[in-house]
Amino acid sequence: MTIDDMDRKLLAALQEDAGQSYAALGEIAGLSAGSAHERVRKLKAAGVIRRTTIEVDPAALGRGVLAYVLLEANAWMGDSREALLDIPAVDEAHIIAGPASVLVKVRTTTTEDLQATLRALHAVDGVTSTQTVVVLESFFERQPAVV
Amino acid sequence: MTIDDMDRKLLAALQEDAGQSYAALGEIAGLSAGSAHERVRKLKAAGVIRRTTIEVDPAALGRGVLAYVLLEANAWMGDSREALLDIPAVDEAHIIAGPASVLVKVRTTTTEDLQATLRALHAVDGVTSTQTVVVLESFFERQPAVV
DNA sequence: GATGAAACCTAGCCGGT
DNA sequence: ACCGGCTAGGTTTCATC
Repeated sequence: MTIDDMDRKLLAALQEDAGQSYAALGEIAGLSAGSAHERVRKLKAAGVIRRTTIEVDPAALGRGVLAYVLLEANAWMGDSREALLDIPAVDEAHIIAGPASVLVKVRTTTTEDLQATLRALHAVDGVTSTQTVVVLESFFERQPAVV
Repeated sequence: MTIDDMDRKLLAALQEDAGQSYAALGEIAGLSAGSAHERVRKLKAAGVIRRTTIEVDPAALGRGVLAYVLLEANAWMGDSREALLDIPAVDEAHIIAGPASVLVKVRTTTTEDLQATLRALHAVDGVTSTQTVVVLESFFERQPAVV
């Protein structure tokens, strides 16, 4: 799909507030409400917009401890996707180039919970060791910029 | 704020689809539409719900290269927040305990752009060295689970 | 704090340009 | 591909319990 400047304006506006009316969106992009509606529909159909969702404060849910864990594995971890999905504390999992095999982002309530999560990660098939980086303070976490 | 089980159901439903009606939300949580509306309003006012937004496919925006960068610094980087915010490729920045000082999440169009971003990170005040971990494949990226 | 109804507003579809 | 009007449905408010 070709994304032009109007689409980018619409995407940026929706990232800030997905609840605003198509009339307001049209004004931002220099379009009528109907046209804005049509473009957003196409962006959704093309998969550029995956879904509309809410941004929740993790600390309010009791998920104030953030850590990244490097998993070293002795086998290809391609089949470990589901095992990692089943650990609720794991928000992200990536196969990486470099010293370890998989990088995992973890949020827990307490450091004790973090310990329990590390045990769960150790139990995943193929994992031989973990290296944990605890976040002391987050400067910011934002969505991919619509350049 | 006290978050009970109904609130959690509402939050989980809104994470999946923030566009659904309050009537549907009420049905999920076992509430009337008006009550569902009232609870969501309070969750927003309390900051549990930060905002409603869209989830955009990074690759569709030409941000298909994902990497994590560890920044070693020779000084306290507390004042570097704005400098990192100004680099559009940087999606997250965290002060960490461990080998380096700051962990940064970066999305770029190409590996050449990644190089340019690394140069920009080197130029940030206090940064003495960088260590880059390139993501080969993302298993998943999801939002903090509402447990 | 929850409910149900009533007024207002918006989304979503239409044909026309 | 954009625009304007129409209609059903949803949001939002209010009185009530």
